[in-house]
Amino acid sequence: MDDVCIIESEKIRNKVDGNFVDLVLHTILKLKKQVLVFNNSKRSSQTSAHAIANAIKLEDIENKDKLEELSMKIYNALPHPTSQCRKLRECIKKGVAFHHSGLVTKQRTLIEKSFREGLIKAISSTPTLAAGLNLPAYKVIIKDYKRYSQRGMIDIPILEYHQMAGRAGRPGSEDIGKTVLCVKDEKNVQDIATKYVFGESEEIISKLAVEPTLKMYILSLISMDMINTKEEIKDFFKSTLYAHQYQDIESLNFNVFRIIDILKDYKFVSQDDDYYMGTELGKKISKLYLNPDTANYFLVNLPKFVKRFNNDSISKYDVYSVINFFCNTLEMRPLFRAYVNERAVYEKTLEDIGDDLIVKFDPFESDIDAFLNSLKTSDVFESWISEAPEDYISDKYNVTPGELNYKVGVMDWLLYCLEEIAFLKKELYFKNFLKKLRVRFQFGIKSELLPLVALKGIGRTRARKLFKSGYKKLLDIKKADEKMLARVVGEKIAISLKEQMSDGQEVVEKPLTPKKPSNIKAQYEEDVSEDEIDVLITNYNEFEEEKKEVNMNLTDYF
DNA sequence: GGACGGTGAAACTTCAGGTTGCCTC
DNA sequence: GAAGTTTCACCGTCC
Repeated sequence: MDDVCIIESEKIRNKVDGNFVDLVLHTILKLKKQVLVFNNSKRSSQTSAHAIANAIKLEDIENKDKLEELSMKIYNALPHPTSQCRKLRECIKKGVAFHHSGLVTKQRTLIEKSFREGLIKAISSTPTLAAGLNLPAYKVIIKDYKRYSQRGMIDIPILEYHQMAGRAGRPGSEDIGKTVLCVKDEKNVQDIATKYVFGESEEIISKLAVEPTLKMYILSLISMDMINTKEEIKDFFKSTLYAHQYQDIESLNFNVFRIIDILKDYKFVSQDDDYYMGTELGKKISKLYLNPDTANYFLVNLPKFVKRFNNDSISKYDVYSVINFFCNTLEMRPLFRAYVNERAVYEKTLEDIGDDLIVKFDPFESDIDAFLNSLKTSDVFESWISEAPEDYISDKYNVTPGELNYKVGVMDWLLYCLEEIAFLKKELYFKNFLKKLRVRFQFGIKSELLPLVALKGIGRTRARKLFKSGYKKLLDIKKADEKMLARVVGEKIAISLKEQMSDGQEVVEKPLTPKKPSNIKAQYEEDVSEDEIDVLITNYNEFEEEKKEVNMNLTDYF
């Protein structure tokens, strides 16, 4: 069987002279089939795509017009296209794409759809495409079987090879699929073939061995009353994959009860003789799917926030310190990396405002690299909510729009979690602050645009345009002349804005915008007293003046 | 002789991804 | 470990 592999490799070598680009060209131009190329980094996935695109002659391109149209759609997926968008556009024109986490969802979806339709002939990607996504191709080329890790370069797991190789062949439409695994050193060919092509996959390892995961599951199982007594707990873990794999039930039990003790310290679990149960707080944390350590970190630091935020003068540094606070959670990892040439900047930041941060740098305890990364990540976030365009963030920080979007999503979730915890702890003023900050993250805007983004069809770009033209509040829009508005946002949007502002017209709540007080009341009726709800609504009403002014049933945008 | 530009070797830097919370007619 | 980027020494040319 081993010979098959070698023979195949000989054939390929003769045909394509050992160059993967020739192999791709042969497949898409001669065989008229599609190819997926897997790389081990974002950069090399782009480089490979370029190499393929450059090798394709103009006269060989099919559906030029459609590709041109697609390339512009992909390029304009962002209001401020980045250099990455430009590079992608050039590849797409030749029917080639690169695909990795740096692209925004819209771009990825367009590429995947066009590949399925046969418009795009080759995709060069990181392992993103191997997991989950159903995107088969006639040929799969695995360019790298090694990947960088903190322990140096390591061979990818066999399981992952199978994931990638499994994309070859289109069930239902083609009889065969081919996978080519590139091995640079001739003398390794046999070993690599034996390992990956003919070898057995690794065993699936239980994730319960990872403490944060175990903590989350224990809290959730106890909170949901699935296991409550010592016996039930022991029985449950005895039957897990973890126990099956490690056999050492005693040490497993020891770990489980040690973690339960921590959860008791956190006051997420309470104990009555032999019976364990989730506290209100514990149930909430579990429902939020928040790591108990992070939840505790939130709770421990809550008084610091309250001291700082229960007054009207919130400075830029206060907002920065909150952002940095979130950047020091487990959930936010991996952080954006402070590169060697950026370190001095963040060391200076640390020196200048280190004392103002909620989480202080401890030279004996903290890891300086991680701390500098947290400062860089905070900087990126701060730029985002100061309306820095994606191309600026990409150039300045080397953070791509896709990575930014993903991290903003994590931030949104964490803000929501702390908001809920603040509510439980009756810190309503602080909760309001978080709510407002969340909307700023969702849209990437400064506070002054908050009223405007409550309108349908208005995001960060249009809101800023409106603001610059003097339409700063909803009342300004209500009073505005439609034609004048159209000059700023175009005719269609202007009509929509006027419609939204007409009397009796309810403004439709955008997804993810905070809830109205009536909803909050409904949601928490069981959890809090009438008085507490009254306080919340009073707080809310402070922000309602403008709403009364325009006599509308607006959403709560604060 | 000094400024400038081109060249190539050496040194340095970087390196995948994407779970989970709410809502809504 | 490999690929891309930056730095630096060296050399030739021109004014």
